[in-house]
Amino acid sequence: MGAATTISPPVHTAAQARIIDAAVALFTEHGVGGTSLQMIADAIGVTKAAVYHQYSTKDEIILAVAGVVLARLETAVGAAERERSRARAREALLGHMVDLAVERRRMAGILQRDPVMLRFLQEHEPFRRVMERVNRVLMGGASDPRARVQAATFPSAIAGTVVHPLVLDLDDATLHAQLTKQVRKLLQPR
Amino acid sequence: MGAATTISPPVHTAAQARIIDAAVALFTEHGVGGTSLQMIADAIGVTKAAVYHQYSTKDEIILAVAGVVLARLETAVGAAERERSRARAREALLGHMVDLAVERRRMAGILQRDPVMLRFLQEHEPFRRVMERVNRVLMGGASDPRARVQAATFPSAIAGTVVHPLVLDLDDATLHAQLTKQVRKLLQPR
DNA sequence: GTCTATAAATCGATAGAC
DNA sequence: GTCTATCGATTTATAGAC
Repeated sequence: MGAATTISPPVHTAAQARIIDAAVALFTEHGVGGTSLQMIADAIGVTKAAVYHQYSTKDEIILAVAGVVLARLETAVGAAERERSRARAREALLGHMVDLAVERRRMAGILQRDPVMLRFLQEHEPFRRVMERVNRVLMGGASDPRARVQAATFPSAIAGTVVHPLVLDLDDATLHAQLTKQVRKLLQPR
Repeated sequence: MGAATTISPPVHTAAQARIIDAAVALFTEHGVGGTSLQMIADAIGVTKAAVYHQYSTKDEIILAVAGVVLARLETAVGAAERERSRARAREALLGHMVDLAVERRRMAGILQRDPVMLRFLQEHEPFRRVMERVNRVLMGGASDPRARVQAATFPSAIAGTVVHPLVLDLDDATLHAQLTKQVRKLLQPR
């Protein structure tokens, strides 16, 4: 009943999973716009035609990469919306976002920072709807400049930090603990 | 005496300024890796060859775009380093970074988030040195995980926020005031 | 699922006229 | 400073064999 996943379900064959893994690594290094299907094929060790057999356009690959994280984000925002108060909802969502970003650092960096990916997601309705729900929860019921800037700061800080050179050699547990502390500071009334 | 600018000075002809402006807009929309010289030429209304007459490679255009902001960032970090204490130095630098990011939102977004630009700057020694100085000031004399994550959070939050869809229609003064408040929260000991 | 081969367009970059 | 014209390499994408 209800709450069906509107984001492409992360169900992949072995060949598709290899393509997605290679794409994430290349997107991180060269950006989505600077990554060709030839580069992906070379990274896996197959030809372009083999890649096209799995995903018939480059957009489908971008979609598949985004779907991995965004399906989980949709679940997280759904759970947050069911919390008893707006304050609890925001805290719960931020906790899930930190979990997700630390666990999949490179993907989080791509989804929140790559210009091509951002543009792609903005034009894709299911993704846009999820982001609107995320923003609504993060704004905590308000929509004034203060709430907007605050809501914008959370994902920016989270996604930017997990891929920052200064935290590259930190293990997940340490990064998670310290990042959580920083995000909590942003939650304070002043 | 000393403190000569090591970053390309922002001295441009009118033709060069047009190219840089068009490049910034296109880099924001399609990413550095997804922007071709043809696109830049079309945006200005000239041919590719005319663009090549100003900048003989695409890398020089990227460098010119980066130089505009980074020359000012170098000045800012130099001034911060002359403050009386590490705490004051950090506050001063963050103030300048917020100024710069709000004033040139799109450029800040590109410099801190575009994968190709980040990679390009990392391989460019003068820029890398400036970023090392910035990181040193932001870490405030420490180098433990707590200081690293904190230092990584500042630029991530600033650059990500100024280009976030939620703050697009906020005027500079409002954004500056609210962003300053958020950044101050991150500075708190807990 | 993977291959070879190819098409049509675009890429960064250069030469030379005006 | 801008143009036309062009180079060779690379791009997305398809056809068809195995």
